Amino acid sequence: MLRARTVSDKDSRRQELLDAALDEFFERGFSAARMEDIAKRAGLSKGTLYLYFDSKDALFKAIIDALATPNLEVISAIATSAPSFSEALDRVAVFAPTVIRTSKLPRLMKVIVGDSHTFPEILIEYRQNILDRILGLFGELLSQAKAAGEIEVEDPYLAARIVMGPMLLSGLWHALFSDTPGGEVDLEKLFRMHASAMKKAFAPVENSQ
Amino acid sequence: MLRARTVSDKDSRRQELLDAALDEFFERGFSAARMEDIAKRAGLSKGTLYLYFDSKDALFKAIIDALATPNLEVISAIATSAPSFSEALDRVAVFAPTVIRTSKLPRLMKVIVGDSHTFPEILIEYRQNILDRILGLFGELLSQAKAAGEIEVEDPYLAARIVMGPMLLSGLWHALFSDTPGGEVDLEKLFRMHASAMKKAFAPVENSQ
DNA sequence: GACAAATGACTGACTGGTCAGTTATTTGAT
DNA sequence: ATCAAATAACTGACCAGTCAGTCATTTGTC
Repeated sequence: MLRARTVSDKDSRRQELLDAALDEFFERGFSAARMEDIAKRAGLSKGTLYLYFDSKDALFKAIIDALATPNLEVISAIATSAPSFSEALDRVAVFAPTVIRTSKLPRLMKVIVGDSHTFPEILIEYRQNILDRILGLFGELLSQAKAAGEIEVEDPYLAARIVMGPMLLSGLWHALFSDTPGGEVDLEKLFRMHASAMKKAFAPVENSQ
Repeated sequence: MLRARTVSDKDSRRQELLDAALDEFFERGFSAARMEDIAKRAGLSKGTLYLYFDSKDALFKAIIDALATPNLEVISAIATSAPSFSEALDRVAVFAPTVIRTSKLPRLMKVIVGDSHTFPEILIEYRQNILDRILGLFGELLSQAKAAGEIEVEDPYLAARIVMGPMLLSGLWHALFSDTPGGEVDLEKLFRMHASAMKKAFAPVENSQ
């Protein structure tokens, strides 16, 4: 393999290794994934992999660090920039199918769900820094919409779980089944329906009987 | 260990081993789980475990067989016995928290998501026999409610994913986080909100402008 | 009902293979 | 020529699966 001399050479090599590792962890699980296979997938040898990452554990943690934060930013941007709950749902309907189909997020989700037990501390950290924050974002959105009289909802932060449930289901489903016959889902249609269903679900009652 | 002589002795021993195996697979993942630990957890030795199951693979498959079908029956019974979509949602609100908290289903879900890659054929079978059937059940329910004029929905079988999303999220969340601080969720409240949200989400529009 | 023989449930040391991590050596850019 | 980058052979820990042997329980005989 050609040598990585410059800093940016090394950065991209590191990135290739992270990509290869996510692929292997996704396909075989943390325990069963082999360091040599990860290196091979990136076109390198096992020894070289160890020049970039101290251990299998460190590699796993690096994947999460490299993916979680940037993805959180994107989701956060979509959610917080919307002027209303209704508008936020429309944006989700537009972005969610692409994110689910093209980003690494669904595969990362599967890996974390499946291999979390190996690193309980990562799991807790991940929940607090990523999941709680995303749920909090939507909860906040719902809370503001409630305050503005746009929607009616008992507990906005619990309602966030109702709104996000179908996204998680679709993401995991895609990661697990999208390449098996009968596993395809019309995500565009699903999220269009989702947006309209959620708008109605939390719409204020015009005049109760 | 006391010896299991009668057939029913052996049946319950087999069940103890299945329980122990689910615990270990859940806590450590399929690859990392050790046959000796599974046996120990059931108060037996590794050799005895192999008297009951031919291999680690066979043990994994036996767990799924033993849990998937009975659980499907229960869910099916709840869904099909309800006279209306609205009534079905109320029943879900009553049963879901208990199922999530006390059944093995959430832990089984986590194990299957996490270790499916080891047995791709099991994953496909599980999707077809369990997931597709449950989604189909709810889809059918929505479809009938639509025909009866109880609800308004574009595609009942896609809508089933919107209804089930929060259940899956709650189940997985419970399996992963219920024992960590800040991971508790008020499931009763959540599913009460879920029922009312879903009723409104698919309620027919009285008179459109 | 006592006791020996037969059964089969149970055990744990052992084997063969796998793989994370290390290191001595080679390669190639400057 | 130098030196960092890359390699591949190596080591030691680990574990699925095996099997020779143990011993609790049942069975049959007196």
